[in-house]
Amino acid sequence: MKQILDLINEEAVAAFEAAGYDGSLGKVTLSNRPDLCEYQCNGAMAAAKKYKKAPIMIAGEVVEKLKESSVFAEVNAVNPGFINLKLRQEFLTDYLQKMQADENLSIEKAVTPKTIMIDYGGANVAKPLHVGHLRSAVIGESIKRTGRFLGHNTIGDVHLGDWGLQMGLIITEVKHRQPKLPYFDSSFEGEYPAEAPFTISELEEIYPCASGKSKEDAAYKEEAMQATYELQNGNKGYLALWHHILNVSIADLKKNYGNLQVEFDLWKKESDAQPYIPDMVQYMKEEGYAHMDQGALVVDVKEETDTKEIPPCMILKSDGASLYNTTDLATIVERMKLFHPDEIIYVVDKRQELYFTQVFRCARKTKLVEEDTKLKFLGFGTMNGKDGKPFKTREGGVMRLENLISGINDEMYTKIMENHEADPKEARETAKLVALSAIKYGDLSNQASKDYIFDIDKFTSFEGDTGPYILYTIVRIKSIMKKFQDGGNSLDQVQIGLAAGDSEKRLMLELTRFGASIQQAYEEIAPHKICSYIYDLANAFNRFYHETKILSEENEAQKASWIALLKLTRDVLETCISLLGFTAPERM
RNA sequence: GAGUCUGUAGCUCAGUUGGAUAGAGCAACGGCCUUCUAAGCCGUGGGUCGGGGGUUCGAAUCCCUUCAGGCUCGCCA
Repeated sequence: MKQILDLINEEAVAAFEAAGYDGSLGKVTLSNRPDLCEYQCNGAMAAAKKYKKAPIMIAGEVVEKLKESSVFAEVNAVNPGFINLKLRQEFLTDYLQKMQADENLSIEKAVTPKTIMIDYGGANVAKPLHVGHLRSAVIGESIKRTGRFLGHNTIGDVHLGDWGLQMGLIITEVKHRQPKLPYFDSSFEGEYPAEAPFTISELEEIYPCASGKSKEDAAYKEEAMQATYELQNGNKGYLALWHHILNVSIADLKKNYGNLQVEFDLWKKESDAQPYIPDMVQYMKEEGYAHMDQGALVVDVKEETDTKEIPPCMILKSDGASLYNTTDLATIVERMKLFHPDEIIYVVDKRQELYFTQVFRCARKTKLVEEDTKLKFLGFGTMNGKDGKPFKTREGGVMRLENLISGINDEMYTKIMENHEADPKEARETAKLVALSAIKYGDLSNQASKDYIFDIDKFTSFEGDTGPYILYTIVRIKSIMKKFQDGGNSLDQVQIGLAAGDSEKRLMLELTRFGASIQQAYEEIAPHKICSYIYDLANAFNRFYHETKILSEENEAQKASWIALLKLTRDVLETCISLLGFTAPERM
C-alpha cells in the first residue's frame, strides 16, 4: 500500500497544478512545528522566485484548492508562505486500519528484488572476537535484515580471515611448542590425528603470543612467512593443521555470533577465493590491465578527477605472493560467479576506505563486475572508551566480546531480580534479551560512520534512549494485551477508531511514519534512523499510556479501539527491533 | 606534507537534505505510584551550532577562509 506521505503529496501536487503552478513544488514534509500543524509544505516559497509573486499569495491560492480535498481537516497559509496541514481523523484512522490489515504493515516489497551480498563480521580464524568486531556484526546484521524485509535477496557472508600471515604464525608457534607432531614431519605418510592438538582457549593464547614474537624476532617472522607460503602452496601437514584451526575456531565463532543473534548465510573464507586467483591474475596480465612496478604486479586505479594520489592496486607482491587485495578481488570473482549480486556492501572499519576504493576501482576497471554492479563501502567508526581512545579493558587489554556480553548480562540479571520477584531461570533468559538490546541499540543508534563512545556505565544504566527502554515499552503493551485476552476478549475483532485525545493522535501519526522510516534507513544504509524512529514511537506511546487507563475503560468500543492501537504499536515496534537484530521478552 | 572525516547544552548524540522558536538522553533541580510494569511520565534550568566571511526572503545545513582534533597515504590485514 502507499505511504501516507505519498498520499498527502499527491494531494499537494494536484493542488499546485490546479492553481496553475508546477506540481513538483507540492512537496509535503512532516511538520517541524507540531504545535501548529501535522504536515507542512514549503513549495509556495520556492515558487515565489519562479513566478515572481509573493509566496503568501501562492500559498493562499494553493490552500483554496487543498480545501477541496477530503484528506485534510485544516489547511492554512501562514507567513511568509508556509502551508500548514492537518489530517482528517477519518483519513488517519482509515490509513491505520489498512496498515494493520497489511501483512507488511504498509511496506511494499521490492518490485524487482535485488541480490545483495553483505560482507560483514570481519572475524579472523584463531583470534577471539573482541569489542572491535562488534560494530561490523551488529550493523551488518541490521542492514541484512532490513534489505530482506523490503523483499530483497540479501546474503550475509562472514568472509573469515583464514589465509594470511596469521595462519603461518600459529603454525610456527605450534611447531615450536610441539615439534614432534606429525604435521611437521615431511616424511609422514599416515593419517593425521582427527583430534586437534589444541583447544579453543589454547588457540586464543597462541596467536597473540606468536604475533608478539614475530614483532621482536625477525627470524621468527621469517619462519612464519615461510610457513604461510608453504601452507598456501599445499604443504600437507600444514593444511591438516590449518583444518584443525578452522574447525576449532569456527565452532567457537558460531557460538559467539549466535549469542549476538547474528546469523550468516554464508561462512565463506578467504581461502575459498584462492582457486580463483591464478586465472584472475593471468587474465589481468593478458588483458593488459596489470603491469610490473617496482617488482610487484599492480593495476593502476587513479582517475583524473582525483584530488589526491591514489596508489595502484597491488595484485602480487614482488616475491610473487598474493595479498589481501588479491584475495578480495578473487572473492569478487567468486561472488559474481556463484551469486551474481546486484550489489555488494562491505561493512568494514572506515580506516580501510582508501584500500577499498582501490579494490573497487580495480574490479571495475578489469571488469570483474558488471557495469551496473554496485560496490558499496560502509565504513564504521572506532568504538572508543570514555577517554575518547580506543576501547580497552580496565587493565588496558583488548576486551573479548564474550566477556563484554556476559558482564552486561549479569548487570541485567541483577536489575531484574532487584525489580521484582522472578524465576531465576526466566530472569536469566530475559537478561540476555535485555542485554542484547542494550548493546545493539547502543551501537546502532549512533551513525555508523562516526566514532562512538562505548560507555559501560551508560549501557548498564539503560534509562532514556536505550534498547531496554524500547523493550520496556513493548512489554507494557504486551502486558495489557495479555490481561485483555485473559478477560475472555479476542484480539481479532478489535478495530482502530478515531483518536480521542492529543496523545493518541500523536501516537497514530507516529505509527504512520513506519514505512517511510524503514525505507529511508534502507536507502541510506542508516540503521540509526530506525532507532530514532522507534524512540519517537515509544515516546509517543508512553505518553499516551500515562494519560489513558485502557483496561478500566467502561466504553467497550473505546477500549477495543485502544487495544487495536496497542496491537499495531506492538507490531510496528517488534518489527523494527527485529530489523535491528533483537527481540523483546514477555516480561521484564 | 597531501587527502579525508569530525567539531551542536557540562557529558553522549540527533537534526527529516535550505524553512517557522536548534532537539533528545544522561547529569542537576522540582513534581507524579493503594489504579494496565516508576527500566516510566510531566516540568525547570542549561546553546555565539569551533571562529570569521559569503550566497538569499531564510543557513547548524551550501561556498570560501581559518582554528582544533581523528584517520589514511604500495608490497600488513
